[in-house]
Amino acid sequence: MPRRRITQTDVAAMAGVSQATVSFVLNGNTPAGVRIGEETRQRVLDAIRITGYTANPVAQRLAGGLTQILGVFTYEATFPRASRDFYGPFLVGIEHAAERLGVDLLLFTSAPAVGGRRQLTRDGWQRLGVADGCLLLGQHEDRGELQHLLDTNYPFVFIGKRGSDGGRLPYVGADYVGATVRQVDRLVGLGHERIGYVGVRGTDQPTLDRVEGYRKALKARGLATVFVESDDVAAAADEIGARSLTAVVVAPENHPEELADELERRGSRVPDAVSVLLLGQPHHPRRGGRRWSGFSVPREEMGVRALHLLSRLAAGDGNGRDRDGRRGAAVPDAELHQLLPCPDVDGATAAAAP
Amino acid sequence: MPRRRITQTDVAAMAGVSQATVSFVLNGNTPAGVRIGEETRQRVLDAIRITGYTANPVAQRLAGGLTQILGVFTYEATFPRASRDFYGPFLVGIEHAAERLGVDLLLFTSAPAVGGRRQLTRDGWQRLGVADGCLLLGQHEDRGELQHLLDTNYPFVFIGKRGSDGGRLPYVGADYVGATVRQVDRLVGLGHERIGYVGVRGTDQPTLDRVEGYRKALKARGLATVFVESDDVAAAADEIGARSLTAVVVAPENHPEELADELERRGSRVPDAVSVLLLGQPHHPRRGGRRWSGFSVPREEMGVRALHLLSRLAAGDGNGRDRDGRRGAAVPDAELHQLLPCPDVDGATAAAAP
DNA sequence: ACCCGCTAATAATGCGCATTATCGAATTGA
DNA sequence: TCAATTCGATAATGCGCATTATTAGCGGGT
Repeated sequence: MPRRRITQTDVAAMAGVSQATVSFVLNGNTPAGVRIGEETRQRVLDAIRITGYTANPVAQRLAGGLTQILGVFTYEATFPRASRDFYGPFLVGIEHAAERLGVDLLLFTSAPAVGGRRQLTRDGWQRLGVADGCLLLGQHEDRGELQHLLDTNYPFVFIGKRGSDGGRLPYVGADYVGATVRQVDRLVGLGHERIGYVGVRGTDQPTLDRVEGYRKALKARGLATVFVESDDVAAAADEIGARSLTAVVVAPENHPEELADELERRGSRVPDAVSVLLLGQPHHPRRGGRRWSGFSVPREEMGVRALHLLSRLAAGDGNGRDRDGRRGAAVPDAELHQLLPCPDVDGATAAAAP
Repeated sequence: MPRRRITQTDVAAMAGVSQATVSFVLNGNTPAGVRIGEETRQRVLDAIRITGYTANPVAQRLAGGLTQILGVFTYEATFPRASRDFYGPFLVGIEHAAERLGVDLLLFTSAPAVGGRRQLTRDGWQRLGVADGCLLLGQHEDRGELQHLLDTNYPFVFIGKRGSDGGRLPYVGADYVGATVRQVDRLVGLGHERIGYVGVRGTDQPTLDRVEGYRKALKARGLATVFVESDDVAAAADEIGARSLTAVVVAPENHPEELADELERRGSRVPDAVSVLLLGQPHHPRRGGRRWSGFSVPREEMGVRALHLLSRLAAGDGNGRDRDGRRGAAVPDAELHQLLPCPDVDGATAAAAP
């Protein structure tokens, strides 16, 4: 038999004051012209102590505006092993930021997964309303959804750069272009002149950016681009030899570990004969695997920044006042799109040209 | 300009009906004597579609409904590497169950972590109210908190057996006692007679249960118990030799991998000279590490069961009706405490007595 | 004409709290 | 002495929804 919760009214009765008085005492506030005598204040505090009263958060939110909940939507199940390796670092950052912001995280697990991919269906949308705003992780190209997001003016932030509708979608991404340029420059600095790009050409943003960076850097140096596009590692290794490349850059999803193995099997030591720079972290770090040179994507930091941005966007929402009664100020456009630098990693797979 | 949320009243205005009507249409209910004509119903549904209305869950909750949100509280940060290995499997199960139940998960990241441990402070409690119920992971012995949980009659379920206040706290745990008994029996079946228990004596429930199982099994067989309690692995290995044990059981937190290494360094091959059974999964599975014999804790399954249990408890809460307008039936006491069996694992660390 | 029964909907209320407007009494100023 | 000010607190309202009580309209039966 559900015992009724103690309410402010109960406390008020016990202290012989009105509910409003209790509310004032609790919040410490005495907005404009309201004053509570010290003696009364103590009576109320005593009553609170005795009854063990705790405020009903739901009512608080309803009266106040924001829920102090931020949503996280992932397009795949979040926790299974494979996803965990990928989402993990982002979530670390997100969780950390959430803690500092004093915000709870809502995972939209109710969205039905169709063929392993979550759908943001109409029903899914409904649920978003709980949170003051929502973070979106993963690739998704459903135009309808994006449009709906913009239309409803619901605060959200993508993790990962958005190219197509760029101007309108707030995101926190990584600067793949710049980082890739730097990798090529490193190689040139080491004396390399025949530098290839290994990997299947995808249309996902990171790949586009890596290719762009590669192109840009080589052009600036007046060198020729060489794309090794075979999705078969052995064939790729062959091609590298045939084209007498002395260095390649390769994205993590293109099996760099196996590629290096194949190269060495053909007598091309890494990095002595061929330098290999990795454009991002290894996807499945092997114990005893190579120490890759290249750059790393600051996933954790991205999580942090994304949640902070979202928090600011959300603060301007609802009837929302923040904790201190201030409305959130508008977020400057410049902050709506953040590209974080990817730090270089010095490993053991880059060396001077032979 | 803060986007005001669309409310039922807005929808009602657009459809030319009353707020109440919208509510009825939404819930499908037509409680006792209220009827909505088909044509009106359509108008309302259209208005909902056009406005993109989504119910404010906070208001729903305040009015007595359920939010279809279940909370997850972990006593440590959830995602950092170390925790992830531990919490991961539970979360996989929880997420899976959430998806099937059509429920969202709320992570209480707002609870301030003090010294790496989350506190469920007064402020933390407030937040719980948003969720229909809450799952609790990790050890916590704060009596005050537990009492508060019970007092407020808030639905919750522990993951991991609760011994002390057992009768009153709903939990889903693993049958460490039974599983440990089986391990000893396996060893006895292999001809072992001097079987030790390696590990520091903690007061945490799993340890208590493992010790109990160990005691019980040896007693039933009429064999003597030998506790190797040194928290130094080398010392433990020495002691195993000195006591001429032919087999030991060891909990994962007691560095089994290092222990085995130490044993072999002393010339005692595992399992030829000494069998070692692991009472649970390795905490930090090493690549190329041993294939342990012993048992495994069904963490994923525990997550699933816990969320299902919680869901049922929560359904009986508030003024709560579930989606179909039925009240949750009372949950039988027998289901309030679930102990799942831990399947045996056949690895390469157990052999016949020398 | 009148009451009955039925349909289709609305008005009104409360959930627990924050907040605004309001009020009575005590004190001050001239 | 009477208006003005300050102090101390309360009444009232709204947040968005679920739910209960109530009303309005209308055809049929006697």
